[in-house]
Amino acid sequence: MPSRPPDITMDAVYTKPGYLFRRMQQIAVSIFVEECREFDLTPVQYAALVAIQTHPGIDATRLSAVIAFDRSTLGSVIERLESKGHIERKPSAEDKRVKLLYLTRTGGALLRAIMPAVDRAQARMLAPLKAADRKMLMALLAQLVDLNNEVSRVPLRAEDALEHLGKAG
Amino acid sequence: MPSRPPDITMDAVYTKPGYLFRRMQQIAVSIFVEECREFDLTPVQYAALVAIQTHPGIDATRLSAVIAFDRSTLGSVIERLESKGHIERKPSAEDKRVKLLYLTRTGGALLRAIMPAVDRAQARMLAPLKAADRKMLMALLAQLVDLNNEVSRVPLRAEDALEHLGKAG
DNA sequence: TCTTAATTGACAGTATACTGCCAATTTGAT
DNA sequence: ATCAAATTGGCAGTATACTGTCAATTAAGA
Repeated sequence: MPSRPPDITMDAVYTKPGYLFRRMQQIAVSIFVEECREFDLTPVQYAALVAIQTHPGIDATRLSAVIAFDRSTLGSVIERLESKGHIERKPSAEDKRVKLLYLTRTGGALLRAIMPAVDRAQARMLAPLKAADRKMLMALLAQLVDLNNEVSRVPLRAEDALEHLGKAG
Repeated sequence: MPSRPPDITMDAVYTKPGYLFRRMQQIAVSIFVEECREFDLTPVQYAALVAIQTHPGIDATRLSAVIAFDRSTLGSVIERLESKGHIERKPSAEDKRVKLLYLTRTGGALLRAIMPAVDRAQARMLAPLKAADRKMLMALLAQLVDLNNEVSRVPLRAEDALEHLGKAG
């Protein structure tokens, strides 16, 4: 036996879920940015804008729960959205710590305008698959993300996180 | 009609592939880091180490093609792996521009030692699904990533990228 | 050969993500 | 009422990712 094959091959990477998830995320972001180039909005900024429109007057901590972001990361995202004029930060009357987030008129207009591009991007990500496979993949992925929700640093808390806002419940 | 419902709900985010891919990536990295904490190695660093072991003497540009990384990102990854003593960078004799990458003994030992933890992490990511669903999800995802390969900035080039190294072909 | 192309590695700048820390503030327990 | 605990936003530091640029070097063409 002259030549010993390496203990590990690249299949130790390529076929594993971790690698495929990372790769797919790279591709998804790439497609999103490409389709939405004219609006100068990243996927994360888009999600934040939608959440702020859906929950006007939300604060940063609750926003992070609603879109499952890290709070530290969110700070800079909010700052960028504010400096672009898409959102406003107003101090709360009841709690001097919090700053409430609101969409501006231009932010709302941007959100309406960008929708078709976002839809195109989302469609392109799955385009190579057959319709039945697309459906199956999304169903399995939604299930897996939900069942693993508690794992990441910021689990998704969706609407229940908003009951202190006096808007729900 | 007193109260007009918002034009957009959070389903414009939650149910979309882009969001699910990002969320799943977050979760996968979180699990990997948790399982491999004692080895102080990130998913990206792990992939790079495996690729360097599989292709000793590879250069940074080809490495980026083999693991589908951005070359700019890879620079700092390599630097970190080198400063931890896991890899070595040696100047090439033929081409004064390139620096060839080799695993060190401690790098090889680390790779062998970390394997069980990596396997545990990969298993945990899919653990909430039934066996048949795991298989289905991986098959669909592998297919989708492959069919979208050309989209991202650094398409995966796998082994064909190495034919100039005088090792293959 | 000489000029142009392309390649390689490095760097600057921006944008997620995460860990961990901090001060100001609010809440809860006593 | 007061002190401890929790919350909020912010910051420093690290690690991917990407865009774009650059100098050194090599390869290719006229």
